[in-house]
This record gives sequence, C-alpha cells and structure tokens, in this order.
Amino acid sequence: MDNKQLAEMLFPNVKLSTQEIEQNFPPRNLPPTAQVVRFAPSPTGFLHIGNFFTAFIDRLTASKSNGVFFFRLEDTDKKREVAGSELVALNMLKAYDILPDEGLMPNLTQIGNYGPYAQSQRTQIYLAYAKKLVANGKAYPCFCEKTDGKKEVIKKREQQLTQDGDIEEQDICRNLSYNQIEQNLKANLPFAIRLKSCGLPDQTIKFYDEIRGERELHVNCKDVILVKNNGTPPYTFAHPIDDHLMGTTLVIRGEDWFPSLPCHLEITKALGFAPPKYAHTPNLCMIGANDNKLKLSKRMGASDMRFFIKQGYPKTAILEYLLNLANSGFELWRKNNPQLCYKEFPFSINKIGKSSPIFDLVKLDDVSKTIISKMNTETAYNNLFEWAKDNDEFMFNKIKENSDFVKKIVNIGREISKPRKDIAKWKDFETVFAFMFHAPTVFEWDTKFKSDIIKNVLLAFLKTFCILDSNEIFFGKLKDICAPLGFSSDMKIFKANSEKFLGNIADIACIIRTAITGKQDSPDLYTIMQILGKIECENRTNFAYNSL
RNA sequence: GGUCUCGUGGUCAAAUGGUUAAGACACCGCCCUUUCACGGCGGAAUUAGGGGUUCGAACCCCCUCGAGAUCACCA
Repeated sequence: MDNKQLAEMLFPNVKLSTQEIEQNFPPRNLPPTAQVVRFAPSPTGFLHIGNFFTAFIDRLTASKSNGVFFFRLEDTDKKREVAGSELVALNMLKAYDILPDEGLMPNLTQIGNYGPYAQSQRTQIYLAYAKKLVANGKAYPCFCEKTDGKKEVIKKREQQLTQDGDIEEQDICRNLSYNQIEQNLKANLPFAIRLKSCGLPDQTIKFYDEIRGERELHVNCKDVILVKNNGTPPYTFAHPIDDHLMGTTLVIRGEDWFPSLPCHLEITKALGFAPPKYAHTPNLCMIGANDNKLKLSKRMGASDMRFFIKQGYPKTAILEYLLNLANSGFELWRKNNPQLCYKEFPFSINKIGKSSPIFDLVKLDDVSKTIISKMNTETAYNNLFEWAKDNDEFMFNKIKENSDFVKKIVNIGREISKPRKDIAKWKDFETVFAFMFHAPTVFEWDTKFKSDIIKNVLLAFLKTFCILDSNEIFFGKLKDICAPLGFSSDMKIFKANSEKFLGNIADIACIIRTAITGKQDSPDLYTIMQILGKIECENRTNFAYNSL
C-alpha cells in the first residue's frame, strides 16, 4: 500500500479532484492594487465590537483600493452554532452601512461567484484537499480519543505543567503502519486527519504583517487537526483553502490569531498555495466596571454591538470613533474637513497602532455630541423617531401624540452657529428634556433666598407675564421687576456693590427657571416657555408658588 | 510554565537618533454669559524601571517589571 491508496481508503466517497475545484474558482480579474478582504465571523449569537471593528477596517480597505469585501460564515462547528447569528451580524453591518460587496447578504441570498459562502456548505471541498494531502504524504489519519471542550484542555494542560513544564502534542498515530491503519478502519474506528508537520523546534520563519511589520516566529511543529473525526474541518484548515479559492489578498483579523499564523502558513504551503498578506488588528478592550485599569479581553467583558443601538448612538459616531482608534490622524482631518464624509478620509491600514486601545465611552460621547449637535432639526428628529420606534416606548408615544411639540424640543439650541451639545445618544433626550414632558414636582431652589422672596419674585413675574412677548420684551420685564424687589438689573453695578442688593437679574431668571423646570440650569428659558405655552407656564409657576 | 505581542499624561495618541515631547477627550482656572451648555484663553499631567551604545535616545541593544494573547477534533 502507498499513500495514494491510503487516501482512497480513507475517503472512498470523495470523487472531486482539487484540479476540478480550482477550475471553479478562477483568479479574480482585478487591478493589482485592489485588495480582496473578508469578514468571516462564526455564528456565536452576537457581534462583538472588536469583530465589528475589523469588519469596518475590511470595508474601508476594500473601498479605498477599489477591491472586494466579502462575507463568509465560519459555521463548521455545528455544536456551538446559535441559530440566526449570521443575521445578527449582517443586520448590524447593514445598520452601519458597511455591508460587504459579496457573499452572504442580510436577505440570506449569496452574491458572487466564489461561493458557497458558508463553510458548512463546502465540506466536499475541504475533504478533497485533505485527501490530496494524505496522498502526498503530508497528512495522516489519527485514531486517538479526542479532547473536547476548553475545560478538558485546561485540565490536561495543568497536569502537564506540573509534570514537565512543557506541553507536547502526542502524535502517536503519526507512525502507524498501513496495516494498523487498515485494521482500525475495518474496526470502524472514527478517525481525524492530522497534518504531518515538517517543522523543527528551532526553525524560524520570517513574514511581514501589514500592521506589525517584519516578524520572525518559530515555525509550527504541531501535527494539527485538518479534519475532525466527524468529517468537518476546523478553522485552521478551512481558512487557507477558502481564502485561496476565494482570492483573498489580505486577511484582516484580530491579533488573537497571531500565534497560529506559522501553523496557517505551513498548511498553506503544504496545499501548494501562495499565502495571502496578513494584517492582525489590536483587540479592543473595555475598562473594568469598578474603575480598575485592567485591560479586559473580549472573552471577559461582553461588548455586544446591540448595546450601541439600544443606547441610540448615531451610526457615524460609532464609525468615526472607531476610525479614530484605527488611524489617530482622523481627528485632525475631521477638524480640517468638518463637512466631508468619513469615507473621504485617507485611511491607511499600516497606520493602525500595535497596542490594544481601551474603548473610551467618554470620548465616544464627545464625538457623538458633536455629530448630533451639527444635525439640523429635521435630521435629528428623524433619528430620534427611528430610534424611539424600536427602543423607547414612552418617547415613541410622545412623538405619536404630538410630533410638533417634540420637534420643537429637538430644535432647542440647534441650527445656530454654536449649537448646544446636550445629547450624546438618543436615550439621553428624554432625561435631558425630562422637564418638558413632566411638570416638576420638586424644585431645586437657590438656597440663598428665603421662600417669601422667591414667592414675591414669582408673583411679580406672573403679573407682567405675556406669552406673546418677544425675547427682548420678556427679558426687559424681568429687569423691570428687579428694582421694586431690591434686586439689581445690571450685572456690572451688582458686582461693584453686591452688598446693596438682595440679588441680581440672573437670580430673578434663575428663580423663574426653577419654577418652570425644577432646576437651576436649563437651555434658554424664553424658548422653553414659548414651547410650553401660556397655560402650562402659569400652572407651573402657580404650583411652584404653592409648594413653598 | 512555553511561545509571542505590547508598554509615551487618567484615556486615545503624534513625534522613524536632533528645538521647550504635538493634538484630542476628561480634569482645573479665567473670559463670554440671565442659568447650564457652546465657544475662547490658560493650567496641571506622560516616554514603566535600570544599565549600555552615541556629541545627542521615547526611538538602537541588554536586563528587570507590568499588561495582553496563545498553547482544543472552538473560531
């Protein structure tokens, strides 16, 4: 018996040759500068911000190079699959307008000539290559009992550490004779296929990473699994085959893949493929809840993209914040080009930093506040509406009841040269403008005034209040009530002789503001009163008066 | 434990051996101002530590320390 016969014995039902497969995946006809990149998530049920980050980098890289961005589902492990995960991921890409050009789409159709784009549908392809490797003596069957699950692996590793300080894979099946293999097969023993690694312990391999630059690592020495004993491949085998056949030119993926790169390179070489370029992106970290400064890995801190949707961050805020993490020059560019779309920014994958950045929600809020503050009323209102529809029943009902009222609130401090920055996310809207929706029942009065003084101010205000007044007249009337109450209507005079007055014009305005909103700080008082209307203003003032 | 990666203010970071180590967020102060925001001006704050090479080091070399990743028939 020889290896060719062995391959036939192991895979009698695999008739497809690798040559036939290659014919179905012709090289792409693209200009040499075009990058073909892919986003290849596994269906775990949610989309992590770090994965989203790499997908965004994929989208930018393909667009900038006039290349192709495709989506491939890595669903070879059916045990772990969460149904519908691909839709969660794809809908998120759609929501942020960074959909791929090719592959699986949100309507679950597949676009492109390099499919199928779900690995579970490509088993025959992987098996054909596995068969070829066995025939060439580069892989062999393994009948060992399998280790299954992370707990078992950790336990086994701990045992090995106490014994000899190093972890060695035992490849006892590597030297099985053809006879032994034949007997095992006759006994119907399940088998996996392992790579017959050519690596020696002290050999190194040089390669270039688009983000990390020139590197030298130890070669792979492990006889890794290529086909599991259930007949499906692990990622390690599927990735080189798919990215070769699909014409990927640049593999962009998280840095947690970095250590397995030598292994992937050896498999790629064994298969006879030219390796793609690689770019390993730093992992995004979140800061600990109890203010510790530990960087948390993605496995420790959940950071589901749906969080940002539920909070109501504008999609460009998320994208621009992430873009700034990727290329910090974006900030300056944005300052110099306030009107341009982020897509115009000269993104460069080589300028991505090497260390893992902490995702800073405070900074995100700042980016987001600026973006929201620049929206015109119509856009802001539409954004609020779309968000409330799915995420906030109270606000959605308010909009349905009286959309003009809500629109007027949205308009506060907007469409002016120095717009207010009150809102970082649409969820803030209700809290920032709570006083517009609920008349205050508690009042944060300025404690330096006794209640009878406050009452006098409110009475004087009510006597002259007219909703039809212009801002100038309204404020002029407030000035007029100053002197009789012992207040100063001129701030400069007050500052020079503060001991001669009970208070000043600012205090008068503050008392009325507190009566109307319950708080000492708010957006422009006149605007608020105009929106609330005559009756509401009078009712609120009377209620405040009676509560004293 | 092995291997690998990364360490510049609280955070994101610029500065490829050559001015006083940019800028942004956050913080503090002042100005503007009927409050709060916005805006403007200013301030405090960083090359993890120790050696070496050099006229000169954040940058090159070595050691130490810290953090992270990885070491599955998961991806």
